[in-house]
Amino acid sequence: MRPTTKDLAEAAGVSLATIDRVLNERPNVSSKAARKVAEAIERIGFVRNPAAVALARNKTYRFRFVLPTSGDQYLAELIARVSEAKEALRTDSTEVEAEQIAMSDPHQVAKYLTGIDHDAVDGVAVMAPESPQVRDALLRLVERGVKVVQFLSGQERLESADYVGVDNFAAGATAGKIAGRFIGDRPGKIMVVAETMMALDSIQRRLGFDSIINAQFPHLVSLPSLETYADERRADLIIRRTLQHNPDTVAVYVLSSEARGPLTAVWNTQGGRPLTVIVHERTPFSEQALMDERIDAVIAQDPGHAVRSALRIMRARSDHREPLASQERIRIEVLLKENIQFE
Amino acid sequence: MRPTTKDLAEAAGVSLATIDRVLNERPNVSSKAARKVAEAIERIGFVRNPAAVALARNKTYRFRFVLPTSGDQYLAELIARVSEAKEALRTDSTEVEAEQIAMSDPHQVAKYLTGIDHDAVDGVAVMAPESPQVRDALLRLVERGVKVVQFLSGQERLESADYVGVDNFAAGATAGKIAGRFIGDRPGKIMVVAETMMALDSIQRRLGFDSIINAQFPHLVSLPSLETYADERRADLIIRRTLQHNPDTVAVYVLSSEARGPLTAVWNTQGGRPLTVIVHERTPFSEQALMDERIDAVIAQDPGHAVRSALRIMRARSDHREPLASQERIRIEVLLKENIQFE
DNA sequence: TCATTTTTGAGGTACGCACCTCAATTCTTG
DNA sequence: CAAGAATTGAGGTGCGTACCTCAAAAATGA
Repeated sequence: MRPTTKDLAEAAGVSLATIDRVLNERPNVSSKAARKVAEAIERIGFVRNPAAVALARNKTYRFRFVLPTSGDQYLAELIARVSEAKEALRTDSTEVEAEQIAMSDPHQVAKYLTGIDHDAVDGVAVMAPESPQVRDALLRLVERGVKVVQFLSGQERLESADYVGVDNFAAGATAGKIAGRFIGDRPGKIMVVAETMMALDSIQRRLGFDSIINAQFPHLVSLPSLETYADERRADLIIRRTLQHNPDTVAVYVLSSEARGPLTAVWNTQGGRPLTVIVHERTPFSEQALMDERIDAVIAQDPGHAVRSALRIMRARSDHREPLASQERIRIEVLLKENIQFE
Repeated sequence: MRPTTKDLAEAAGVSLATIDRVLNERPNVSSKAARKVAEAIERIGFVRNPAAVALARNKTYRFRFVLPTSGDQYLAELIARVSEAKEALRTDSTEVEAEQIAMSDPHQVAKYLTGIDHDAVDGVAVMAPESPQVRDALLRLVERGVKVVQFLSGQERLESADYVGVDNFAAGATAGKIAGRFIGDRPGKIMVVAETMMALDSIQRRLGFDSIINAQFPHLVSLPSLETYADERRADLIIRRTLQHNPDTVAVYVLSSEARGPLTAVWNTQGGRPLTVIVHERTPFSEQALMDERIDAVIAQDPGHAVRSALRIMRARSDHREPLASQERIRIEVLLKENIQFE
């Protein structure tokens, strides 16, 4: 039979009260007693029964996702996954909510984050563009005991918070490798399109992409990043112009998670000329285009996995446990028509 | 506050005893009472507290992985992952064990499986080559109430069991697409190597691979499968001969999870001639070769994910719950030097 | 209608731990 | 050595559910 606290008390030669004090880090425990207990735990292999703990504590965990208001498809997918998790976790006394806030003004974001208080929320997963204000606000959150996860976002890594998401340099490099190898020996130019190059994510992907193209595919030239600023008209204009100025364009790489606008512009301009197309993130649009063979590959990070991972991490941190690293690493997926799986 | 069984009893206008009978499917409940309870559950949104259930039942789950004795690296990795999960689940009153048995004789395997009894084990994840005997034994296990998972294995799908693993036809197709696009326009032959083509997995991968090569890359020809029978000498011989007879070989595709033998033979024979190499499964060997750029791509299924998924499924089935499908789908991963991640 | 069967309710115990109180004991420190 | 502080132990309650027993009530059948 699995040892209980009672067995542990006996083994350590102390009372249940002392066991309780040690296990729950309450004050007034002599180092001698602490040592005896620690030793006994090792010796008899005591492990707390999490079900009993959960029941006795009768605590409900409260986690919040803070996401941009932007309406792109990837975000919609993300929100759907949060809802899914919310349902699945109702069972486990865990409340999950997603809050969408405008990310344009860092001060506003920081203010929102600062307004979150320790006993309203146990953990927060934040997806917000890099800014010193937000960074500070996150640090203050951590100090107040809220478990913070930097979620698929462009902050520089905080020491005191966990990160969930891929290495964007590697993701860009992967895109570069796929692009280079798919294009083959034909020399030419690669058009690179982003919503904005202000975002850290975009910069890192671009750097990763270029590092591979330059080193391994010298016959290819990647053009300067085109920034659409999420403006359809602007996107259409600059893309059209770029394609006309560069008739030897052989590939398009869309850095941002929203590829629909840029690619529509490309396809409108570009007649039947074959073009290798690489985008980021699986969305209904990129899925469809992959199936139609208008996109050659999608570099993706699974949003469902990301959401669950963030939740597991916040949960583990709340319980003062270490998350299982190997499970929480988000993979850089390469999706082709052949390995994309539905349902 | 979250409603308890007591609240539920009140809401349904019945006693706790009746609630207990309904929730735990005990006999002697009138359909009227059952309806009242079901309605009340809906109305007040009652959800059983799993922690309390676990505590009261005080049940320990016992799951077993049945794996081949074969010593290839992928299997070793798999076993390491099982051990990891075993440790992680000790906490949750869940015992996990891995048993390795010889798979050469289907009768022996079937006998072993038949010997497993319902109250020694709650669930079994079986990785065994296709055979009618094994199939029957699995069916009988299911009938006896053991939750069975077909694990990364070549059985035809059983209706009454879950499957964890990738669609091998799609995996082969993915390999085909990567091979075709990586090779480029250069015409030539593709050498296909397998341990044995008796295994269903291999057959399906081969079919998937050929379907893509034939349809999309008509300038490429995939040669008949070479079977090594896990014999180094034999592998060396047939591979050497094939390469000599086909100097226009441009790529090698290794179907099996053990690529070391075949590729060593290839590299010994093949001087500096550039060859596109695609293999299955991430192992220390394929990892290293990918980093050294001697392998171009690895088509993989994450063993850690597979193990955890099998465990979650067995757990869910034991609790009469439906597993969360989106979480349990094993992805066909495409690993390149750029997106392989360590640690 | 009466005997039998089925259904229901009341109440208790157990699961392993958290958290609380109060008194007893041991350690400090001057 | 005394007074105060720190540490320890004993004991109890509650978390929400499972599982058990026994008696009472209701439904069923002849």
